Amino acid sequence: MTAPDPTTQFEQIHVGSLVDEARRQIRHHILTGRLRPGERLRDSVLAEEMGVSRSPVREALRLLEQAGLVEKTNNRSYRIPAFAPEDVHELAALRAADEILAIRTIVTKRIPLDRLTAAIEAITAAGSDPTKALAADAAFHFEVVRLAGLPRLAERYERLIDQIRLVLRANEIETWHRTPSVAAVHQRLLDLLQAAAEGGDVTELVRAWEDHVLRGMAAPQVLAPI
Amino acid sequence: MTAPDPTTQFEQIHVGSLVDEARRQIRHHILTGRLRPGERLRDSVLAEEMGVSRSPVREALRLLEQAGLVEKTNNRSYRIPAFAPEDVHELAALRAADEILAIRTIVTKRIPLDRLTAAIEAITAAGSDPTKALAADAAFHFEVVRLAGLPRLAERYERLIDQIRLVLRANEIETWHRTPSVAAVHQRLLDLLQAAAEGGDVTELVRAWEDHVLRGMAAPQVLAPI
DNA sequence: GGACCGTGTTTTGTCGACAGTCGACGGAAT
DNA sequence: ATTCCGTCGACTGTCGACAAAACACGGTCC
Repeated sequence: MTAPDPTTQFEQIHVGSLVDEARRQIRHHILTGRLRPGERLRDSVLAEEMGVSRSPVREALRLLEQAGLVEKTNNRSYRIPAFAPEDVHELAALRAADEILAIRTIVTKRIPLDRLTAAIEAITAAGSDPTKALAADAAFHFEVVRLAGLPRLAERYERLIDQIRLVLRANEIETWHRTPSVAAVHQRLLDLLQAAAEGGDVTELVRAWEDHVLRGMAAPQVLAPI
Repeated sequence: MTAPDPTTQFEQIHVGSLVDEARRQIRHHILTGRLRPGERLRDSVLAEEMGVSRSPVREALRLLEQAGLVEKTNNRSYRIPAFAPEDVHELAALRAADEILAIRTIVTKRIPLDRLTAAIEAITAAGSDPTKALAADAAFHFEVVRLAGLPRLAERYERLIDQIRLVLRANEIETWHRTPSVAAVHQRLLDLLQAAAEGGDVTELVRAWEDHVLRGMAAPQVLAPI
């Protein structure tokens, strides 16, 4: 979290291929909304804009296709996908399944929960700033998944979160607005998790957690896709 | 399923890129064991062997990396990954999570189960041929996942199965050998699923299903990785 | 004798160019 | 006037070549 002082310590030299860099940039523009659903992505345009050849851009697009952030229309060009309401429900269900696997693993393996209290403090510190609060909220959930120590789970969860961010942005859904106190809600989840880890009721924990995830993504005002 | 008569009706011309074809071939060789864990994959060699340029092979390898069938070692060449025992457990847990989400969705949406009875008949027809029985077994589980009607779930489940096939083959694990009757076991799962769909106990179904998946992949003789 | 540096070779990353394919526009025939 | 066909432009898929990075080996210095 804390960056090392460049004057006394050398920074890690960023060694990344142009493919990684292109993917990072395209992903960023998709998730921040500069590229909107339905929009076409021409590799020649992207390549010229980034000042590189088409090859790395093509490979980056293929990776993003696997990640679900772009889709290929009838063997032709790439597009930002448009989402239907049932897609939102599916993504919510997948997210809930992954997080529940994470918490069950945490309970079974008796993994210490210190990092989660820190994550909740970050939520509290975010206050009422919606952007910060959303980031801290997501960080808490991601920390739970990472804590389980299952690398493949963390990987696919990350991809899932990307898709969810895209679908929420595409439909201009502002979740977490209706929740009274984000910190309190997550503190309760953490309490349940801790109780379960100490021999408490796992079933209750799972039900509360699933309810939290599904409710948080149950958006009444989901817009119809383009 | 039934192919159209070529004499009266034209077939669909197979339109596939060289990337798809290369990925298909490499994946096939990995899953059938011609390429073994730890082995290096040089794109120039593969390209020459398939008679194409390096570009499509490179993109195919990148896709397979995302799928978890190959891995890249310190910015250098690709290799078939070697698996540790905990990897097997993780893959089993992920598979169980996905299948449980599928059956819960099936129960909730009241999806008809006709295709599953057909899948069980296929298992019965396979008899004692281990290869056929394993294929029919996998087909049953995959049919369950597809039946849930969640395309992203089916997609990631397919990737998961690929990894599991690789890890089982790498460790030369022959599961399903110890089970007395594959057909009977799955018939019981289907009965529980049907009972749950008609208002029965979902908890019992979930527990039995998870037990089946985890037990089927609990291999006592998991070999240490290379 | 051991560790370090320099060189050579192999392999990968990137580029520019060519060819094939798809969609759109315009013209001709009924 | 409408429909069909032919042509054109644009984009994508693939290729061969070049440049750069990484490993392996041998030599040298301490």
